[in-house]
Amino acid sequence: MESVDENGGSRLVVTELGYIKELVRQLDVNLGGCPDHCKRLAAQIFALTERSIGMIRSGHYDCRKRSAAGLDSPPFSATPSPLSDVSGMPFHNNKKRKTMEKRKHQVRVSSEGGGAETPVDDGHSWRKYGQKDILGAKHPRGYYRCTHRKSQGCAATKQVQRADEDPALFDVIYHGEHTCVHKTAAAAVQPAGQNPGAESLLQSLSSSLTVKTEGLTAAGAQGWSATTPFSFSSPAVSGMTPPEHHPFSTPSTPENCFVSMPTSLEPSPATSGSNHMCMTPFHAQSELQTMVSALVEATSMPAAGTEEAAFYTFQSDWSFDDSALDVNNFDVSALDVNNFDVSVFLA
DNA sequence: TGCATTTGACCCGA
DNA sequence: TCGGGTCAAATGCA
Repeated sequence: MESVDENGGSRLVVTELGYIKELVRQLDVNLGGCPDHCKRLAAQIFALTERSIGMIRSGHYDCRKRSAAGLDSPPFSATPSPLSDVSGMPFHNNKKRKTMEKRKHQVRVSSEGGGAETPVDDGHSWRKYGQKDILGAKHPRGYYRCTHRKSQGCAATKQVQRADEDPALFDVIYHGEHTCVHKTAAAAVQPAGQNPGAESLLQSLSSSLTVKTEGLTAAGAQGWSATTPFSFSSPAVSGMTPPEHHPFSTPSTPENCFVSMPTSLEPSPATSGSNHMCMTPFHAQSELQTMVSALVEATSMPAAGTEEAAFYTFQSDWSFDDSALDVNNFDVSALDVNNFDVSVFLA
């Protein structure tokens, strides 16, 4: 039985971020090219970002918690990249189980009102194809496959099971990757010229900001959890009115989040300065999503005086140190509107 | 009528 | 042999 510790969880999140990085890189390469391909890449970035957020918010770094929930199976396989198995993964129509060949990805999400029968929408369209009572589990497990399985051959499936200890939570195990065109996410990429807030959002990224943990020793950081506070500091943002989803705005649960925010956010006494706020890893991750959203929106912006879209460029340079996986520093630096770097430093 | 859900049966791996 | 994953017919719904 393989166990996944907190470091393993961090590694998995880092892996997810690496996926996003690769997709962003592909999107960068394809800017100005096929719009449909760009939209598809953007959709995949959305999906992976949402998933990463779910991973962090789910608290599944804690293998003890997972064990208590009866989730002893490893949340992910060691498959290196979803990009490598997005295509060419035949879905076996017979009843022969091929679970070991599929990429597994487990997250914990909450239901929308706490009492819903299904977790909140994850942005994909699913069709239920089975339900089974699981030995030792209070609630049955639902089996879903992508609605576009027939039309587009999408092999993505997921299993949804209500958590025993908290019926408001769902454990969702994803198998495979979506190869379908993601309508919901694609719709989020707004038509050119219809997103006036994107520019100011990008401008907001032109000011550097730093997100890092406080008071966490190397040993202490090993026990970081979903509620471990992050300090958030930034230089003064002058001459700019933050949009609703401005990264520097007061933390709140973004409306576009697909999982609820169980953690209350209160100012840290040590970081109560005007440009400081207490921040959880959830929000650090949320900032990344905000930037990715800005990227997607920017790629749909028309260049001045032309019909061309996507003249903004995005350059990412995420550095990961696999030898030390404690997340002590989470540094995000936005250099300028047209070209900004995102770096994640793992102490 | 088409699509989604339900549910019992089938199949396979451990 | 048992538990879990999938199939497919039956059923429900818009």
